[in-house]
Amino acid sequence: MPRPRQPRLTRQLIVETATALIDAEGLPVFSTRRLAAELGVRGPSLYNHFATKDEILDAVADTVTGAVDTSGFASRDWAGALRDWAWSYRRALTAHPNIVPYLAQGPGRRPAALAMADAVYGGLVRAGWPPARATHIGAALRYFVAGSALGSFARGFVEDPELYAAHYPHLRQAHRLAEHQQSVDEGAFALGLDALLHGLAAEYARTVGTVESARPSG
Amino acid sequence: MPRPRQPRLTRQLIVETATALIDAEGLPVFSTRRLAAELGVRGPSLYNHFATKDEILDAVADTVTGAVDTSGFASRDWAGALRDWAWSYRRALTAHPNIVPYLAQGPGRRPAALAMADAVYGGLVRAGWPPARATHIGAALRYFVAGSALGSFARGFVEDPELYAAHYPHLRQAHRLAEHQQSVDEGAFALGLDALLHGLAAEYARTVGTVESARPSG
DNA sequence: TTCATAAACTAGCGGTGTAAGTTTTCATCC
DNA sequence: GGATGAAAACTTACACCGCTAGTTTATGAA
Repeated sequence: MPRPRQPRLTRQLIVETATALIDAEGLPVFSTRRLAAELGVRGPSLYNHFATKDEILDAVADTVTGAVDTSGFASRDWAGALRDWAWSYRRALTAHPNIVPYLAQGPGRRPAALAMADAVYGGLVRAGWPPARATHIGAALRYFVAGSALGSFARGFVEDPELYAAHYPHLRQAHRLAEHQQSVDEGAFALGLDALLHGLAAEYARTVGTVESARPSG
Repeated sequence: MPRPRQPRLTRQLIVETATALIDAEGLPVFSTRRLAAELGVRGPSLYNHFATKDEILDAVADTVTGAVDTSGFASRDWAGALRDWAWSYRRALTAHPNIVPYLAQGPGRRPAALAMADAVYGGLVRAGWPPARATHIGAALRYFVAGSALGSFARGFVEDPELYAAHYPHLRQAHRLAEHQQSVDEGAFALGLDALLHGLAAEYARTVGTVESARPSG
């Protein structure tokens, strides 16, 4: 089959189909041939539009990251902006949990991920945090969000009561975690995020805030 | 080549070699044939000792998790125990960063991971935290530690100054992060952990602690 | 001594990413 | 309007992957 009158593939169509496929079936079984079949095409045809499989995954990952809202850093106080960002970040990742193991390794060269890091870091520095501190805060929150989206705590436990009853006295109810997965994971995230922000506010008051209030006019 | 006089493979030897191989070359290129070659054997021979590749990875992951120290929960106050545990957990994972993406998906059926979850949850409940809260706290800290070990914040940025200069005004120094990787990641972890524990202590004082101090004798 | 088991082997299946080269269509320029 | 070159599909093929099946032989127990 030669070149068709109307191109059957575009980068956007490939990325959308890949996202849907990964969402539905998971990363381990995602292959170029499988993706191509979904698009009504043979595997190698994808290489007219992407150089490698990883380039496709990068595009998927960046689309997911692109849904994260960092606008709070332009309008809110730093703590409120961090909170909004963290929740938005979490929502974006948990909407596509199967790509998270790939995405969580770092921003690499993905524009949306870099733009997000830029907005967060810039917002914190503007709020008065010392640059090194701003880096640490951005990293710490990324750790927390990525970790929460990656290893859904609740899903990580097997649904097998006998496994726990014998050897793990405190985990007798662990097999039930899966039932309440969403509320467990969200509750843990809410608790952890609140605690983190609480601690950061204390740190801000101790270091940055005192300077401001000691020299209110400049 | 038939059965040798002295078995050339044992589960332990396989796990040790696999760990070394993954540490040295990473998960993506880790294969059963490559591991077998390292052991002076053909690929399928491994299946006399493990049922699947994943079973080998589980054994590697559980060995790594086995190095985590949870003894603080038997001797220290809950906050100190959490801190010791988190640092020990982080040390164990960063010693073998390449296995973290596999390990971070959850404890599954791995004994060391389950024993760790059991110790943490039990310790928190014993300290007075309500069971649901104990679950959330354990999960939140696991998110944070796993996230920090998985996507080393610093390593996640490419060493290419030109990439940042053009489009990301606040990231002009980002290509330098790799130089200071360890101190950046450790600083971010220390800051985040302190903030988390600070926030949890406040929560404890607000909910659990007040009950205790309101009824000191009962 | 017999014999099941253990632990290695070889052969092979269906799948993987991707390189190479082919064919046909489309868009553009003389 | 015909020639030309790029684009976008194709087929073929390579080296590797996890794993199954069946084979061979040394071991250890009956």
